[in-house]
Amino acid sequence: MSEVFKALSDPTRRRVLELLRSTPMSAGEIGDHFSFSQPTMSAHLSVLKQAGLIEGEKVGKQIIYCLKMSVLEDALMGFAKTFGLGRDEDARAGAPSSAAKEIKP
Amino acid sequence: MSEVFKALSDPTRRRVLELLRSTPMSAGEIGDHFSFSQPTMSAHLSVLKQAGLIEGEKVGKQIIYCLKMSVLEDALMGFAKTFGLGRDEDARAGAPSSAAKEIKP
DNA sequence: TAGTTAAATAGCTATATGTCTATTTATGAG
DNA sequence: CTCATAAATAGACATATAGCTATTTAACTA
Repeated sequence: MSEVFKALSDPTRRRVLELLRSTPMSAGEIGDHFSFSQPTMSAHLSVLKQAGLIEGEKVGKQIIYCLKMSVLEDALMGFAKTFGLGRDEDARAGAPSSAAKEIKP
Repeated sequence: MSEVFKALSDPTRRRVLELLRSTPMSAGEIGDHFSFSQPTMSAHLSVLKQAGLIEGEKVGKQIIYCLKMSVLEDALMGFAKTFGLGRDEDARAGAPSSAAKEIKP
């Protein structure tokens, strides 16, 4: 959980995830979208992989990374649900706080 | 955006947010739930405030902090929507990827 | 005016992070 | 086997983070 949010706290890594949203991509292809050095990008990919947000598969001499959407979803939505966010689902305990939902007078 | 995720990447700060979910609370009351020093807690609150996730109002010699649910919601859900998460709303561009949604053959 | 209390700030330390260059490892091509 | 290429690892450095103790600031109380 902490590792996911930590991974998401860097704009470069968020952009990597967005890239991978459209299609899996090799480390090199990902790197082409940025101006950092190859090892720097490798480190960013490592953080994302450590958080479980991406997965790499070796194909020839490249490593193809793909987004693990389910992990992103579980972390983000799971946390959101704790706060009663994410859908029309009321959080079962605690406070309704901000947005009004007084539909049952 | 980065600041929000960075703030969320620490478990202590996530617990603070959960505490404030039920009711606003003074810095001291918040600190009572943890075993860190007063200045350490003050620093955590400062990070959360910087990210816009909480707001403090001085009342007497205390500062009452409250959760800014809308900021949390905007950051979390806004980012989620980028990935087509968060509701039955299709992300308009990119990949459907993980969970199937092939309702229109 | 002192004294007490709540919280922030200052200053310190150890560890983590983001970046780089240089090197290593692994794979494919000749 | 040698060379070229893709990516990871090693090592260095500057900055950021999380924690602490000690101090300061702000506000109430006697």
